[in-house]
Amino acid sequence: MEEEPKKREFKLPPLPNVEKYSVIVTRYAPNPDFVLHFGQARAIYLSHDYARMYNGIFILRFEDTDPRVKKPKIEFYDAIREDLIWLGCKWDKEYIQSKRLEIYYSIAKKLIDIGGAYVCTCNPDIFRSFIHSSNPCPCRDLAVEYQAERFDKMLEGIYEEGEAVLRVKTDLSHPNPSVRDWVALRIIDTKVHPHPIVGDKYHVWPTYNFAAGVDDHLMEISHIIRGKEFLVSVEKQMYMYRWLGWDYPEHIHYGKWMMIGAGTMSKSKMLRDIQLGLYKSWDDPRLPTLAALRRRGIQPESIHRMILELGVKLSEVRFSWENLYAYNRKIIDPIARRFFYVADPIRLRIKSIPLTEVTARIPFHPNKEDMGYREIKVKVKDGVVELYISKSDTVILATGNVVRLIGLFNINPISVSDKIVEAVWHSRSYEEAAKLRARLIHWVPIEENVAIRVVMPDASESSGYGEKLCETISLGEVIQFERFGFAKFDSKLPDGTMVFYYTHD
RNA sequence: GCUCCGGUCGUAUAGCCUGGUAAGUAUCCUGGCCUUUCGAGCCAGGGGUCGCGGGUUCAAAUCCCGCCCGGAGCACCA
Repeated sequence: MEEEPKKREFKLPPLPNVEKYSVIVTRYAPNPDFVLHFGQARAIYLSHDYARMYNGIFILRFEDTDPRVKKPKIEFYDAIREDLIWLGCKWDKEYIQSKRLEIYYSIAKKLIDIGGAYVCTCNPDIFRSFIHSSNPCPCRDLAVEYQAERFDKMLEGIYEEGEAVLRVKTDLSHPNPSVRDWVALRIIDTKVHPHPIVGDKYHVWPTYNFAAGVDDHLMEISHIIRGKEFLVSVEKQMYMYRWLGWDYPEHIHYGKWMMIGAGTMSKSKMLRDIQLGLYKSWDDPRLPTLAALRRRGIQPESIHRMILELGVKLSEVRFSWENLYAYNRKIIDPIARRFFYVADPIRLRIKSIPLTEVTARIPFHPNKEDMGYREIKVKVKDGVVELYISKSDTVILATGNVVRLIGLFNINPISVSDKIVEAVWHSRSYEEAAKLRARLIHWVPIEENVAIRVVMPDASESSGYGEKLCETISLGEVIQFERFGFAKFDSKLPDGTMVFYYTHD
């Protein structure tokens, strides 16, 4: 048997300059101010996969150095770890920046001593006017000893928030003003804004560029893979690296994911909307967080494939749910068991049935016989059977054409009202239905069933009854409710109602 | 103030660096198939003068120049 090499294998392109490093080390460095979202999976998978591809090391580093504006929360450290594990990306080492402040201080002192940094006490507006005209602010040229002294004063708490920062000396004529003498450390009043891990122990905090720059060197990161919003960071950090005589790691930047239509990939916006009560929590099905995707039954492998196929490019990509669904469907369709779920149920009464009992035998999967069959018994009383069907299917009955109840028998609709649909027996066999090109609808016995609720992607809820065998669905299992869609068993309410999260069609 | 990216079937994208086989994929639409999902699956078909103008070349979506439109990002956030 020959396999046509038709299906493309999505292998990662080789990393640049691997021969320069004895070990390939990558890192994923999130701020634990929120849970991970889909867009971040890109850096995670790429960093992780490359580390594995080269038998290297994958580091998880929490960048929690802003207790004020992007304040970390203790619950998100674990939530992020959980997300990473779910994605299948195990890390070899873990660091937390808030526990490394002394390290940053010592590097800062070194930088001051060699004349690469200075304490600036200018008010930001004054500083900006200097820097915009490429002129040094008065602080820049103070003696090194005096700088060191001023830095000690920063650490001692002599300065208040906003009164002093440590700046890295760069080229004052750099075309990008934001690069000129950027801020390495600043003061944050942790009495007012305590840090979730170290509380108010420190009030001098490194900025992203300083902390990440220092750590990438100290942790011997060989390849940095991150979003292109950090492109300018390379230029900034390069000045610090030059002062210290360090070599900057290889760096790869990719474009970010944009949401199509409504919704956002922005952590701060999501957080804000949750606080506003627009969303229940960070795993609200409307959000593109990994927690939400997980809850909905999206498989991590779907996300993985999508990312690998998109590769690494500087261009932005628009995130489409449809696209993700397509990948996910490919993975879950072959393994998801099928069940009947009648949403928004309405009674269907069929008369003149020439049988005393009917049993429907329906496969758990239409194309996989080895997954077995399920049997649903239906009682006939005096030639009458009552079932539940979905209200949305009454439009099919309303045409008056013969309809087949899947696996059961064929009926002739008589009347349709808001409360009940009346019909009479037509015939038994599927062949008969096929001959008549009858529409097929699903159903659930009226005596034996399970109450079910399904949380939809827009957070609305569908409710109705499922066939009795839904009770065999295990927690977390992704199944397909026929003619409804894929769903994941989420939880059980005290009254026995099974709650599902809708995955997709 | 500065920087980066994009404009390819209705939609989202690959291809562009290393010009040349029918511009690939997913979704979408249409039709068919399936001892039974016209809401899944499978198969077939439909659909693009590759933003505009010029240039280089035997040959350009691919290289060069100009133009138009759109998107993203940096500043004591990460």
